[in-house]
Amino acid sequence: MANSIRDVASRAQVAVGTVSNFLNRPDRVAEATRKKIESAIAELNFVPNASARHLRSGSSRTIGLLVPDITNPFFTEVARGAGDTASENDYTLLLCNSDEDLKKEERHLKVLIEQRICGLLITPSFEGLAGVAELNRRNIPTTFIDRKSESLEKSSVSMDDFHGGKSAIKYLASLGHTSIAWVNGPLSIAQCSSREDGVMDSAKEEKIKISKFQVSQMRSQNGYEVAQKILESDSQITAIFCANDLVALGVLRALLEKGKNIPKDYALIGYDDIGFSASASIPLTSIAQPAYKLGALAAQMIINEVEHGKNFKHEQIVFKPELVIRASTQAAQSNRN
Amino acid sequence: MANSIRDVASRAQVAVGTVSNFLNRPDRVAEATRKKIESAIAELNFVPNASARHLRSGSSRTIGLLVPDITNPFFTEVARGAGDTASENDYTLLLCNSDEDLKKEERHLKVLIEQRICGLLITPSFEGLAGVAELNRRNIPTTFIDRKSESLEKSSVSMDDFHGGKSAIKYLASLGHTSIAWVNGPLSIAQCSSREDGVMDSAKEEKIKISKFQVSQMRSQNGYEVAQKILESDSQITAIFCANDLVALGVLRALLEKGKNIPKDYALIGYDDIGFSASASIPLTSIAQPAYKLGALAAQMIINEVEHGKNFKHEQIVFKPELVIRASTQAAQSNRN
DNA sequence: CTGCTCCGTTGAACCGATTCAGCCAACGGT
DNA sequence: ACCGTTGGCTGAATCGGTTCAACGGAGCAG
Repeated sequence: MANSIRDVASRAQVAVGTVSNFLNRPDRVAEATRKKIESAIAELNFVPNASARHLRSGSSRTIGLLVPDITNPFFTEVARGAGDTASENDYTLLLCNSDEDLKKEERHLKVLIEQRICGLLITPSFEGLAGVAELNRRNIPTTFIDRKSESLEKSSVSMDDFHGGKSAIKYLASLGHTSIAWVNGPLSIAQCSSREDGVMDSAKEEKIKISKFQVSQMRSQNGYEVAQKILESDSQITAIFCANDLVALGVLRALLEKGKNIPKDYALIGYDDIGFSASASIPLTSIAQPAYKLGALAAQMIINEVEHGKNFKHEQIVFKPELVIRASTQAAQSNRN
Repeated sequence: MANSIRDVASRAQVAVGTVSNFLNRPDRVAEATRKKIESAIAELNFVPNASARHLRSGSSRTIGLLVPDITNPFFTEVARGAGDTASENDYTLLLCNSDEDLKKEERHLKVLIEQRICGLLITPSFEGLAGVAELNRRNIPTTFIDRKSESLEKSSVSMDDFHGGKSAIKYLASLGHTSIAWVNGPLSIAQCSSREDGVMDSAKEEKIKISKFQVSQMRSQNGYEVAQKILESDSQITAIFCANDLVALGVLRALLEKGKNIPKDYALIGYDDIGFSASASIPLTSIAQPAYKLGALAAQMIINEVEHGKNFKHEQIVFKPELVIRASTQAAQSNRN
């Protein structure tokens, strides 16, 4: 049932080393031999054992991907990208979800080390993870996703959040909006604080008044709740920019319930451009992040690093997010009360 | 750097077999020895090599999960459930996404066999997959998810789609709706055809008139497009039931654009109860599927099967979906034109 | 005919765990 | 004092691949 390379060798009347060559460097084995081995493999239904292969060769051809929230569409896209690229290069992707839980994150890192992954892709939820330090000590190449690496020792693939925040405000300004609500998540999240920097920078340039609002979690429900506060505040506000689409969708729902018209009464912009934004009741203008590309590129980079070893040059790649304009934004109404 | 059990053994002044016992059956090693080994492991930063372990022991403690669409919230929940259960039992979950692509599916199955997974969880996108037959031949326990196994040789964890379809119509009937649009996906998908059977069965019992509509793919855009046809058809229709939430959200958007009031003009029900349904502009009544539980239970079952071997009794578990009532449904308006 | 490459092939050693028969000491019963 | 049992430990064999030094034969030059 479980056939080994030795069974194949004896059936094909060749040495085990030859079968191994057939598997890994087919060009080195003669045509006739190749055929014999091929049919032996087919007859025995032989599939090589990855564990044995990894054990001896030292390299596992497995890369780990550790994400903080697999239910977030952004990360499933990242995972798809990374998985496809891994597959194409004959690597196996081990996808782990930490649910933003420190314990789970550390446990997954331990498992990944046991599996002797040859590279790690990670969007860390916590600073200075012990597990990451461990990976470091073991010289396992690590690439950060959606989080810029400060050290030049590591690659990273991230987004220019400053630019994203800035371009949303710039766009609203170009539509004539001069007083804008900015709904942000916790500033402890690097992305949130960078986006805010971009927002404020642009506001200064364009002479826009920004009213800041905060949600504790970036979920739809929190957006729904914050909308009330926006309505009660400065009546000059004609546009709302939210730090992610989920929050924006919550705001949208609340405003529609109050009988407000989007985009007439309020222009609304989200961030991430998750699939649902396009098919919301009012399709949402959003800042799109190329999640699939992010994952695919990160995987490609780690594979390069694994295969080229020492003389690999680490890169910090930063994608520019893109404004996607849909129905939730239009020019400011001058004739509002 | 890469320490082996032998390094640990020599540093702790014990035999390799003892270290192995420490790792796997700590109760069999004496207190004093245990301490010596513990500190040796800590000093050397030793982490066992999973490949070597699997190779010798024969069992990989890895279970594969193959899903057709990782971007579908239903499957990410399944994956979360399965992943958590696997972790808790010290198994590793290898999550693969086939994107409903036959080639990818077969390739992933090949990789899973190479990894010598001890069990497979799968929602097959295709009938009679060659890869699954292969798994079969190799006696690798397989559990179907969201798809009932016809054979008693396999376990499965699925949903009672007939009941789901039936209960939605029953509920609408109880609200006084007598003419209902039923928007289904391709009947070639087992779930769709079972739901339709449930719908028709209930319609007969309750003397409801069902108008059937079809979408080629169960995505939001398709729902958006089909809405127009519904409006143009039988004007007696007061309720719409869609075969999944994405389609329902598309219908919702289209109807709102046409100035219709939901639930006044049309009651609307979806299926799956994905997270976004609760936070849609009009929160959607839906048929909820306990995806997380499905995944968790499936993982538990396969682990039981792996650990209890031959004398394991296969089960076909069928969950009852649950109606979740939200704002998109209300009693039929008798005073409609 | 000899010497030299080159190509294809051989098979033993090895990767790092687990397994298991066998060993030793201590203890208890008679 | 003797034997049996038991708990704890030992270390060689093993899992199924890869690696690599060595080998044989074909082809070619001198």
